[in-house]
Amino acid sequence: MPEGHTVHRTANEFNKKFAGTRLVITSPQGRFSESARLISDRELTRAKAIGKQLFLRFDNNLILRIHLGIYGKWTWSNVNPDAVPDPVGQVRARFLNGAVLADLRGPTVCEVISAAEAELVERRLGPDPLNPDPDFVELARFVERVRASRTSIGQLLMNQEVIAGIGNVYRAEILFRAGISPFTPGNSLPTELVESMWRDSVELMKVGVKTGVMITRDELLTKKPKKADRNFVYKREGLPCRVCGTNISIEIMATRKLYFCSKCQN
DNA sequence: TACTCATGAGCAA
DNA sequence: TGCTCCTGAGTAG
Repeated sequence: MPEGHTVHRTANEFNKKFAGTRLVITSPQGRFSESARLISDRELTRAKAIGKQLFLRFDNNLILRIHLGIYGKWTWSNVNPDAVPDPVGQVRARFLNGAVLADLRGPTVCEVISAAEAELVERRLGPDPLNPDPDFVELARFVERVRASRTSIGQLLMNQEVIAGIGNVYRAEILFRAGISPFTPGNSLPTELVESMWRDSVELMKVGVKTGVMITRDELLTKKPKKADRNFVYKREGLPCRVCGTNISIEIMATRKLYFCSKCQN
């Protein structure tokens, strides 16, 4: 479930289980074999997430950049080091350290790059609600970018240069919670409203990191809701709005499905 | 078994 | 805007 919260969870897992150790990295599928040799048996110094991108830094100063795209998925398991199970399906990259095994399937990006190249990628990314922001610098960057654009807020929230880590689910839910129509141009939104959207995304994504699922209904935050109950509008087209009862709308915005309540969000 | 869909994004035109 | 890439789950028949 690759929106930003998933990637931060993965970075935490890597730091907890693998950082400071040497990993055996292979590519059972073969497509990553050559690059894997550059970092296999090197010490992983640190894992870092920015938005939907994961950066794994090794002690030879090379960085493995991973982006899951829509399909990418991690599988973690504990194994017997003397009898490591065969990979199931298309495993692009496999990370093994003693008894801990992580398999990566279907990423859009899985490449070894230099520190300078990683820096370039990082510089392109917008502020990430999940990165610490004690001085509100990130918040200010977000507000500035939204308020400088005539593009609809629905599209801006999907732009990783505007805000890094938001995907189609959080986009729909953040706009619903803010009562904002997705079609509103960024530059016509009051500053306070943009600020509160940022703060809301910080809170929602923290829940995502903690629980591993995207729960956006406050009354369910401490529970373990079923998938169908977790959200206000995402994938609920044609069903009554949980607040006003109006049927939830769906439209295609820049090739992606957009869910919203035409009455609550205007 | 075949087809559709998905939480993403780069690129050409 | 449309095409392309990546993989697997769910569903129709």
